[in-house]
Amino acid sequence: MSKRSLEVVDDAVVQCCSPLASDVLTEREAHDVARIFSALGDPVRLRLLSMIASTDEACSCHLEVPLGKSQPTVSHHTRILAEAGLIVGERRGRWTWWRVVPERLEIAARLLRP
Amino acid sequence: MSKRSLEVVDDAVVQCCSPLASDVLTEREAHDVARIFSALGDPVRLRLLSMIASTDEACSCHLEVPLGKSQPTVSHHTRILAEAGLIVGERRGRWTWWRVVPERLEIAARLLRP
DNA sequence: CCTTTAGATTGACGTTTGTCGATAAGTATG
DNA sequence: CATACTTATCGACAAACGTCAATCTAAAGG
Repeated sequence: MSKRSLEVVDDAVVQCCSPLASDVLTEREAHDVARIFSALGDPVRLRLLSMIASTDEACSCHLEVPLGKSQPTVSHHTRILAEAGLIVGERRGRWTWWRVVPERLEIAARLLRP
Repeated sequence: MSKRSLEVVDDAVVQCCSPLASDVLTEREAHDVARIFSALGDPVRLRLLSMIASTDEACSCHLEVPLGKSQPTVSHHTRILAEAGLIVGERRGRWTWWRVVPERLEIAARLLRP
């Protein structure tokens, strides 16, 4: 991968899509949005995301213990959330601080609710 | 399984949950909602769902060709959507008619958007 | 420099997932 | 009943996934 994994990998679906009932999703739209939903489709990642969302900004060091998962596992999940564009990480000193990307959640929400 | 697969298997999360940022999800909440999101986390199922949502009621026979998937595959995906409670199927004559369950989509949407 | 610390990456593992051909189960019609 | 038809289920297989121990990278502080 040419980009750092902390950055958002997928910028393609910036304003996607109309609500589910409005139009049948194209294969490409479905593929892109599915990456958001499948990132949300794991219990550990959902808790991770809600922890980050609840504190505005969270450092990885605060996530490991309450999740009860190993450090590599937490790193793996933050990576997947980041690649789906749902969170971004900023490195400050030794720590990486994560925050959610509301616009990205909104893409998913808009699909589900008219 | 004791129930017919057409019926909704999981009724546990009827009014779940507060938005992501409000509270950290419990393991149980996360587990339950993750099943909804992971059902949404596949491109074929998203297109399937949008086809059903766009026509109010769709029979399986209408889904196979536009999806470009085999009949067992379509059946597999409708089953997963049904088990997540996102669609319900009613057998009328030879055909099964599927329709979406908006309340179920709303559970997911409410988590993503305040 | 060297040590310490936070986090990413690698490699391995068992499990789950998506897919389809073949087959079974349920329903209408002759 | 026999046949045709629609959908569900089974079995198999490759690919993807979640997990962690071990290792590597990058930054801070002596």
